[in-house]
Amino acid sequence: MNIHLVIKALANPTRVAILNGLKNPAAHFPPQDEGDIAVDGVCVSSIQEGIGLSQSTTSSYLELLQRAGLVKVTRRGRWTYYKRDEDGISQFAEAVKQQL
Amino acid sequence: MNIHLVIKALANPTRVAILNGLKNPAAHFPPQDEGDIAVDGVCVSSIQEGIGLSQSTTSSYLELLQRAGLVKVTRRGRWTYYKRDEDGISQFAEAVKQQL
DNA sequence: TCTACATATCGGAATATCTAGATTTGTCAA
DNA sequence: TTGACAAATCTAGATATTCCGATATGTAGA
Repeated sequence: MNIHLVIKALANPTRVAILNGLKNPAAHFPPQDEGDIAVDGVCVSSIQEGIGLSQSTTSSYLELLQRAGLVKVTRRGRWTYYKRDEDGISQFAEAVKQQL
Repeated sequence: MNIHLVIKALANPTRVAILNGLKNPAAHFPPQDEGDIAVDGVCVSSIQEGIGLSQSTTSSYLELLQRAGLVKVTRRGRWTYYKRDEDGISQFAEAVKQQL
């Protein structure tokens, strides 16, 4: 849990919007061809479309959120699915409460 | 409580170090000529010396922390004293826990 | 193998942040 | 009212972030 890495990831409103959208994926992102949005997570292109960013930016933002421990990734075939990492998020919230 | 403003303020390790140093000012900053360090807070020049920044940077970082609601300011004569705003800090910790 | 498609990586322009030195402002005391 | 000092503001160069388009990589099916 690198708290500084997490804070930098959260310092961008678009990345926070992605994290927020993933609370209720079906409501925020268009349906995807394969993979259950609730079980597997949301694929990059669906997040891209929902959030309105370029494909490259979407991909790197998601990697950044993942390195910060805020989302979890599952790769299957051509698709990469992202979902919130609730454990990581709680750990961060706790670290803020304890250390700040 | 502008959560984005707070996160941006915390996105800089030096500002976090200031906030952290203010938990125990007497241990982290040199004594000041006037004003009780525990009651009034710590003056800008003492923080500057303790943290090792230029005067101008110290002053603007403190203003930024104050606008974010993380520190409180008291001006008396030539001196400006800063201390942690524990209410603001708790509010932020709670907002992270609830909203993130 | 060839093609199509999802994602990742690269390169770069625009913008923001960091931080210092120089200058200005405000306050006190002589 | 002048001098000294604390803090704030201004200016600017170095570095980091934002975000895109172009290209590369990996996988599945024909």
